[in-house]
Formats: sequence, structure tokens, C-alpha cells
Amino acid sequence: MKDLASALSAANAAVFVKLGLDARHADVRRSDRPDLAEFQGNGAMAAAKAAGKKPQELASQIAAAWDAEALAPKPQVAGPGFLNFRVTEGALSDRARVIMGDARAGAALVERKRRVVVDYGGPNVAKGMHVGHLRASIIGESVKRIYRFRGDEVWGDAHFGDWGFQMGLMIVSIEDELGGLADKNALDAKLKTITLDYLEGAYPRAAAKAREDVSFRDRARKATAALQAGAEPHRTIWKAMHDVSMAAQKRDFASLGVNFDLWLGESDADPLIPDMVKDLEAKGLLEEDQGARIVRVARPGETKKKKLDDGTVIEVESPDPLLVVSSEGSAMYGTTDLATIVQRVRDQKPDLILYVVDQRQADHFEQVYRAAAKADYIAREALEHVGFGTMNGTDGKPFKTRAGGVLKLNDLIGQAEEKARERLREAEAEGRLAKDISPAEFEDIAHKVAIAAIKFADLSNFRGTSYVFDLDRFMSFEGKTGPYLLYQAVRIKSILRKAKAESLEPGAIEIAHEAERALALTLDGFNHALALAYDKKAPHFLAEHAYALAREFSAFYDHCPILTSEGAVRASRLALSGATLKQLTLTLDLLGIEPPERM
RNA sequence: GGCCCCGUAGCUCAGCUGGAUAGAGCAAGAACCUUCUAAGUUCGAGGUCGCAGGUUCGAGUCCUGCCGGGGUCGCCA
Repeated sequence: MKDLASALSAANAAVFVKLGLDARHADVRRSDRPDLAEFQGNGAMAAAKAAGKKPQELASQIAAAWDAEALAPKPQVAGPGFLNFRVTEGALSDRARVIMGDARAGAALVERKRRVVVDYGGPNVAKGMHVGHLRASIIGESVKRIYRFRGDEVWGDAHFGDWGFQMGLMIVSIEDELGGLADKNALDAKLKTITLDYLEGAYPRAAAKAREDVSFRDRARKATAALQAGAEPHRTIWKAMHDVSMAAQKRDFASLGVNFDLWLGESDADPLIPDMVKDLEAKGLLEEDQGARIVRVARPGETKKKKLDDGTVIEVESPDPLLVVSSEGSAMYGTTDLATIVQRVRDQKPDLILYVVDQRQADHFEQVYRAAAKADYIAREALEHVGFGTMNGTDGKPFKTRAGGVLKLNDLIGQAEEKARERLREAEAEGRLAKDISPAEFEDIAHKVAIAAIKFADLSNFRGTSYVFDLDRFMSFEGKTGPYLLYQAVRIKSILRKAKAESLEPGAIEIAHEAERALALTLDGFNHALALAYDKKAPHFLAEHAYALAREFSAFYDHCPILTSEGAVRASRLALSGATLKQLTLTLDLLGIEPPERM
């Protein structure tokens, strides 16, 4: 199954070969001058350069030799040597029919299927989901769906943050609260009262205390090592915190529409650590350094300048070595990350592991990846950090609520839902909402609209850059927003429902009107958008496509009556609407967005 | 100080291996609801692509330098 750009490229390549030119330059793509052409080929200029010919002359020769007339008439030569194509109505209609009849709405599968683990979300035992977790969850979920849809075998793993120093902090925090851990009954009673809210409150306090109080910090570090050595009651306390937090996090993820195949965490990699350390030792990679054990990952000559506390500047290796065993004997997050690679190689045998994690951890992952490759656990190329930027407030600084605190995910969703309810009530008052909507459906719509607004706002930005989180803007529901996309999907559903009620059947698509042409061309662009999103691990290409599709449908809707037209035209437009709905729904699903039936 | 990212319309952002007249949305202006859901459509306006050089037939895109913003630099994750 080929999209039109691929078909044109193939036909153009045949012409290039016939003329003795390098077919590499034959690529044809959508034109960025829609006033001049639908598709453009730029290769004549590059080929002319290579052959020492005049670009315009060569372009004319190529145009003259073009013989795929069923696909497109001979291209126009324009400017310095562009080839401008306009596909035939027949080719476009055929393509639209194929998309309509295809469950994948025109999207191709990858040629070579891979096994891929997507590590994302990264919830923390002691931190409830707040806006800071949004990007990791939303982007990761979308990347996972995109990879799976293109045919790869994919596992999404939450990689729960349940094992480091933070656990030691919580343990000594509870110890101090109870005046010791000896009283089993007091401890049991305490553990029964633990909630995620409690952990969220106690953790920042303990972390702050550890920064100021050296002895408290040392106790926490020892407690961490003890937990990892399997000591009691550390293990019991950890289990209680872990279970309570996991249950709460699962609820939050479910509310966001984020689902993992593996709910593994750092603690699950722990059993592999002792053997891994022995293995690193055997391979001669482990070195003693300042009481800790490290793996050096810098190549010869890779250094950086570093300023010490006393102001002197020294030259040190770069990247920093990976800290495998702390001076206290405990595992660090790099240790668990490395052991998690060993675990995944054993269990999933992945060709690729994607880490959808904040860009700020780029250095850390570089250390881990190099160490993994050095130890021969997996190829360096099989590990990729899919980093994303921070979410800032309207002041350009990391997002905070008006009161200065962190906005909890639930509260954020709640605010968006409330805004959606207001909008729905307005529509109801103006008589634009169906009369028979039950309270349950009303709530379901409000939730879907809220989630769509939040997710689309995030996914329409390129993941790598930071973006401004502006609640009011996302919830205005106008223009390029999630609710707009839902609205277009719902309008199509409404039309198709009416058609069905009147027993009107879709028929063969015949592209005639300019608005139909534009819509069909956009439908054809799905495969390209999907391929880009896949290659670059960047869902915003699909967000852009969803918006373009919704916009073109809306123009088509305005210019081309569907139900009120007749015969073959009506049947064709119904089919075109059906194809659009299918592809729009699919695209939204790849973004993790679900449209309601009505709104 | 080393390394990484960013700087595009008043605001928020796109711009795929370098290609033609740099695109969207919001805000501000004009026109469209007795007709398939106006959370909509159509039209106009808005730009020294941070600055200065360089490579190229051609640079927002590649190279160098500078300015501005952010991030990061072993016992937190």
C-alpha cells in the first residue's frame, strides 16, 4: 500500500534511471507551495549538480520523459528546476477508496518488525502524580502506541521509582515518628494508616531535613543499604508504602488513559544487582574510587573543566563515571537502570529500548548506556533517550500553582473538567446539545474533553522543547485544541448516524470539488505523518496531521452538503466522511485521545 | 568554566535529507447560523527567522564567532 508521494517518487525514480540519473534524487513530496502544485520534486537540481548539467534543462527532460499519466500528468517545471505535480482525479479517488476500505486508514507497517521496550511515566512511590509527570506519561503513551501501530512488538513499562535513597528517607522518617521501630504493634498500626497523601507530605519534609541534618542523612543512607540487603522491618515498611502508592498511581494513570504492559519498578531489578556487580568486576570494569565503586565511561581525551568548591578549576573525564555501588554499599539509580537493562535483555530481548524521560537526565542516560555497551549487555544503538523539555508556567519558570505549590494531576483534570461542564451547559442552554443526555454521559463527555485539551496541548509541541503550560489557553477550547478535534469527530458521527437512520449508504468515492480534493490529499498524508512521528519519536507530527484533517473536513463540511446532496455524490461524500472519521479516530487514539459520541 | 538545548508574527508554537513568496492557533479587523452540531467557516492584516561573518546556484535549516535565556556537571532520582 503506497501513499501518493511514494507512488510519484517511484514513477519519478523510473524516469531518473531511464535518463541515467541517480534515483536517490527522485523523491517527490507534498509541495509547500499549494498555489503552484500538490506535490513537488526537487531532485532535478541536485542531479544536475552531480551531472554538471543545467538544472532547468534537466528538469524539462525529466518532465518530458514522465509517463505515469494515470497517476499524474507530466509535471510542470518551475523556478530553478522544481518539478510540480498535480495528481489525477482518478488516482486521488482510488487512493481515497483504498483508505476507506483499509482498517489501518492508509498507514503502512514497518518493513522489519522490532521488539521495543518503552520506559515512561516513571512514577515515584512518595510523589503523587502532579503536572510534572504529565509529559512523561502523555508522550510515552503516544510513542508506545505509535510503535505498536506500525507493527513492532512493544512493551510499555512504568519503571516505578521505588528503590533509592528516598525509601531510606521514608523509613527513618517513620522511625522518628514512632520513636523507634521496635514496637511491632505500633508499627503495624502506623503502616495501616499510610496513604499516598501521607507519603507526599512526609517525603519533602524528610528530604529537606536530610539536606540540613548530616546525621539524619547518614541514617537514611544506612537504612537504604539495609533495605536493599533485605533487613526487617525495613522490608515490611517498604512493602506497605509501595503497595499503597502503586494502587493510587494506577488510578491516576487510568484517569489519564495511560496503560502499562509492565508495572515493574526499580526494586524488580534489585535481585539482578549482585550478579551484575560480580560480572562487571570479572570484566575488569569496576574501580574503587573515594570509597565507592564506579565504571568509567569516558573515552580517552574526553574531558571537561570543573570548578571545585575552593574555586580552583581542574580537568576531569567526561562523562562522569557511573556510580555502581555507593560508599555505603547501596545501589544508586544508575545501578538499577543498568540492572534493568540486564533484566529487559533477559525477559523481552528488545532490539530497542526507548526512555521517555526529562531531557535533564540526558547525561545520566549517556553514562548508563555507555556502561551497558562496555559490559556488552546490549548495543549502544539499541538504547535511546527520548528526552522532553520542562513544562513552564506563564512566567517562563517551572510550573507552579498560584499559591506557589505543585498542582496535583487530579486537581488539574478536575479544573479542566469543570471548564468543560461550563461549556456543555452553555451549549445546552442554546439548544445545541441533545436533550436526552444522561448525567453519566454528561460527565463522560466532560472528562473526555478535559483529557483531550490537556493531552493535545502537550502533544502539539515538539517534545524536545520546553513549553508554557497555560491552563486558561488550553481550556478556551477554540482553534487548534483537543476539543476542536473531538468536535469535528463528533460532527461526522452525527452525520453518519443520521445517514444510517435514513438508510443512506456510502458508495464509491469520486473526488470532484476542491474541498474534497484537499480532504483526500490530507487523508493520503497520514502515512507520512505517522512515519515521521515514528522515526523521530515525536507525536507532534501526528497531532499536526489530526488538526489538518479536522480542518479540511470542516472546510469540506461547509462547502459540500452531504446528506442534502443526492445519489452518487451523496454516497461518495458519505464514504469520504466515513474514511475521515476512521482516520481521525485512529490518529487521536495514537495520541491517547478518545472522542465521545456526542458533545 | 566544560557540555547540551532554545532564540521564527504582539502572544503560544510548527517548519521533514538545505529548495520557490517562512506556516498554524490565539489576540486585534471584516463577512457568514430558517439548512448535516457556530467548540465552526471564509477573507484581510501582522516577519531584518537573536546579531555578524562563511559554505552554496540556493540558508530559518549547514559551519564559525558573538549576544540573550534555560538545563546540567558522582554517592538524590
